[in-house]
Amino acid sequence: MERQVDKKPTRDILRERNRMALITATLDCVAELGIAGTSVSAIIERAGLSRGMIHLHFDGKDKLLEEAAQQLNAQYYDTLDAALLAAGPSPEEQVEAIVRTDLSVDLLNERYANIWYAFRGEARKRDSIAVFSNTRDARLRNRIFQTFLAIARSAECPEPEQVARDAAHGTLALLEGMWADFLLHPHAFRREEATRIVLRFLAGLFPSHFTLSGAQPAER
Amino acid sequence: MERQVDKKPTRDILRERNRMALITATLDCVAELGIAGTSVSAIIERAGLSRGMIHLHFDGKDKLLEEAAQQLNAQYYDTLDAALLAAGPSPEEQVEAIVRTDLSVDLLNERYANIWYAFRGEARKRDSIAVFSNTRDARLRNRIFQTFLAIARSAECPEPEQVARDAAHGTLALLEGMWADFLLHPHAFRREEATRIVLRFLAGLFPSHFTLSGAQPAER
DNA sequence: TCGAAAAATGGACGCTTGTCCATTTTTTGG
DNA sequence: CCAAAAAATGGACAAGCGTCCATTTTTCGA
Repeated sequence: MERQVDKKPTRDILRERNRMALITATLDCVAELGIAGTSVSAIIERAGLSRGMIHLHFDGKDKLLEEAAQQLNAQYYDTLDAALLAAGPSPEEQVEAIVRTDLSVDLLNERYANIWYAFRGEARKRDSIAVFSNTRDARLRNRIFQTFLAIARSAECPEPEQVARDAAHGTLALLEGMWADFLLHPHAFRREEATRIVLRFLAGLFPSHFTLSGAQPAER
Repeated sequence: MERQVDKKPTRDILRERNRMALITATLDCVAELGIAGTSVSAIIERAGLSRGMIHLHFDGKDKLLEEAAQQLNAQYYDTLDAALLAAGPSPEEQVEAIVRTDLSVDLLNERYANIWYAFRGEARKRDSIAVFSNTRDARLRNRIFQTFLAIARSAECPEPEQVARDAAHGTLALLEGMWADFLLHPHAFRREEATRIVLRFLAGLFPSHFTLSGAQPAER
C-alpha cells in the first residue's frame, strides 16, 4: 500500500505557497496603504514575485481582491468557532464568548480593522466583496439570534422573538460601533471598557441572565 | 447712502455657484461610484464644467475632496443643532433628540451613508479626511457625555462620570452600528426598530429616566 | 537523463489618471 | 463702449495603472 503522504508534487506545494503569498501581500497592502494604494506593483513588490503571477494564479487584480476578502472572512469565523467550542454550552456563555472574542486582540486589531473598513468602503461598487460582507453578517446574525431566542424563552418574555431580534440586532450594532471606535482611536481604545458596555446592554435586557462583574449598576 | 445689497458683483456669485457645483458633484460621485470611481473626469462631467475648474477653485483633487468632506460635516451638525434647538431642554429630551435625529431620514439615508463609509475607508491614508472625521466624533461625543452626566447625577449613581462615559460611548457605538446596518441592508432596515433598540439600551441604564413607549420590557 | 509540461518572469502595450497652461470667453469699472 | 482683469475652457503632458504574452526557468515522469 503506497503512502499517500508526500504524494503531492513539489510543484503544487510551491504553487500554493506563491498563491498565499499574493493574498497575504494584498491584505498587507490594503491594511497599510488603503484600497487606493493597493496597486499591482505594490502587491508584487511586497510578495517578492513577478508581475505576471497575478494573472497566472488569479484572473486579474479583481479576483485577487475577492479571494483575499474571502480568506479574511474565513479567518474571522475560524477564530470565532474555536472560541465558541471552548466556551461553555449555555446560551449566556455562548453570547459572552462571541462578545469577548469579537473584541479580543485576535480579531479587533489595527490590521484587521483597517482592512475591514477599507473593504466596506468599496463594497458598494464591487459585488464580489459585498456578497462576502453580507454573508458574514447573515451567518453571525442568525447564530446570535438563535442564542438569544433560547435566553428569551427561558426568561419567559412576553414576545421572545422580538426581544431576541432586538437583542441580536443591538449586540451586533454595539460590536460594530466598537470596531469603528477602535479604527478611529486605536490608542485611546480600552478593550475592557468596550466589553463592559456591551455587557451593560445585555444586563439591561436580561437582568437575571447577565451580570456586570466588577462594574456598578447604573441605578440602584 | 448706498445700498449694500446687490453690491456683490455677478462675477463672484457665479464663481461661488461653480464652486458649490464642484463640491456637490464630488459628493454625488463618491455616493454612487465610491472613492475609487470619483475621478476628475467623472466630477467635471457631472458638474457640467471644464477640467481646469478644479485647479482654479481648489488646488487639485485632494483639496476638493477635503472641502467636500468638510461641507458634509457641516450639514450633519446643522441638522443636529436644529433638532436639539427644537427639542425640549431636559437632558432626557436632548438625548432622545440626538438619537432620533441621527437615525432620521435627513441624516441616515443611502447617499449620506455611502459617502460616510467611503470616506472612512480611506481616512487612514488621507490626513485631511481623518482630521475632520475625528473632529466630528469629538464634538458629538463631548456633547452627549455632558448630557448623560446631568442624568447620571440626577439619578444619584455611585460613579456618575463612569456611568455617563459608558452611556455616551455605548449610545454612539449603537448609532454607529445602526448606520453600518443601514449601509449593508438599506431595504430591510427599519428605522423604528433601530430607535427602539437604542432606547432599550438607555432604559436599561437609566430605568427611571427612559421608558419604551409601545415596546414591552424584555423581562418582567 | 532528457524531453515535455508547468511555473515564473518582466517588459511592452493601451488606457486612464491628475496636473498644468496657452487660449478664449465673460465681466468689470471708468 | 472699451480696455483691463477675471473666469472658464479644453487639449497636451507625464506618470501610473492593469493586462497580456513571448521568453526563460524549474519541475515532472518515463
